[in-house]
Amino acid sequence: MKLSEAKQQFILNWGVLGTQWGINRTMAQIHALLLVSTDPMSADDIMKELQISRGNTNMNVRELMDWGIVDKVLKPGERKEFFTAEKDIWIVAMKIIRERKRREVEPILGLLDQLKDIEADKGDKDAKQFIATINDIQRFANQATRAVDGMVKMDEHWFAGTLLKLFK
Amino acid sequence: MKLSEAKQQFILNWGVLGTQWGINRTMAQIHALLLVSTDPMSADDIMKELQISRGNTNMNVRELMDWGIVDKVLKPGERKEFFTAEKDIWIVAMKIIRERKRREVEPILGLLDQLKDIEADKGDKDAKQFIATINDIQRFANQATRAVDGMVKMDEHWFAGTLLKLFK
DNA sequence: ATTATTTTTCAGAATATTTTGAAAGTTCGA
DNA sequence: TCGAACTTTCAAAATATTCTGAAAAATAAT
Repeated sequence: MKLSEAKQQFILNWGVLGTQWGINRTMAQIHALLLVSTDPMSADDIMKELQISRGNTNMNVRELMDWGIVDKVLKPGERKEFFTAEKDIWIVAMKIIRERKRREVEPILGLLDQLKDIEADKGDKDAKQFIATINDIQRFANQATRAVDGMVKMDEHWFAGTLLKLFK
Repeated sequence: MKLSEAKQQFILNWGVLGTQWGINRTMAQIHALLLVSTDPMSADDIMKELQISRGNTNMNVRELMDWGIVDKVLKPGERKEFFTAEKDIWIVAMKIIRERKRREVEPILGLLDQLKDIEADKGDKDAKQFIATINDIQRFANQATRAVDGMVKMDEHWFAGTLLKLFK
């Protein structure tokens, strides 16, 4: 297989994976494209490569920057803006996980607290079960958070390993 | 807040959360409904509660059964089928994670292996970087898998704790 | 200040996903 | 074997999401 073909495949499949996890196809594809590109790319480069419109490119690049996994880069003497992706997959993953937690999980956890405040007799079996379920979800969320924090620590190991490679 | 209102809120918000993670709204809502219901529910019960069609109900209940987080229950003397959700959130979470891995992540990991097989000179910088990126993703996937397996072990702790509560 | 270049916005178009509902299929008791 | 009760299927409709492209806004060079 040729390199260009392999990159193409990677980008396409990364897009599908993104879709399945609630991330829009183009955003995932742009991310994949920048991940496998050695040099920063301009909006025009991205448009051409992925065959998408300027508006679409702009929106999704900005969204990727909001997630902190793509950065704007300026080249001396060039008017255009260029973009580059964070290449360390660990950092990418951690940023995505944390951002999703912040945006999507935390709001619902706040709500759950409110939902436990129910008008019901002490003996009400239904109410008890409901509260127990909510409690379990909250406990689970806490455990998962701790697990992720644990992974962030593993991050340092990884990073150390990556650094080592540079000196080989 | 009243119990019925709290359940309603829970179901609605669980549906939104599902959507954001690539799970369809109705599926998440049915799951939430069964999670907070003490007794098994029939298709008619679900239709009425969530105001959805029979076909929609049927499809999504079956999908939930495929995921292994909803079970069919038969009541003696009743023709209808009833459904009930796995109530232990840990088990639910583990089943979802494993299923998503199996369905969505593993296929792409298989592909990645193929993509590393590139025709290129040994010195080709672009090809090297591409392969390095793929390797990093694979390494990350392995680490994540191990982390999840670690969480499954925590599962036993949790389960022990839940059992304990029963004897209090 | 004017003009050329680039970025951003957003209404409407295109596409993708979900839902409905009625018909076909299944199951089971009489 | 028949028919009532229930479940499944799936084409078409409804809905939701994403994408386009041209106009407006911003930016920088002359």
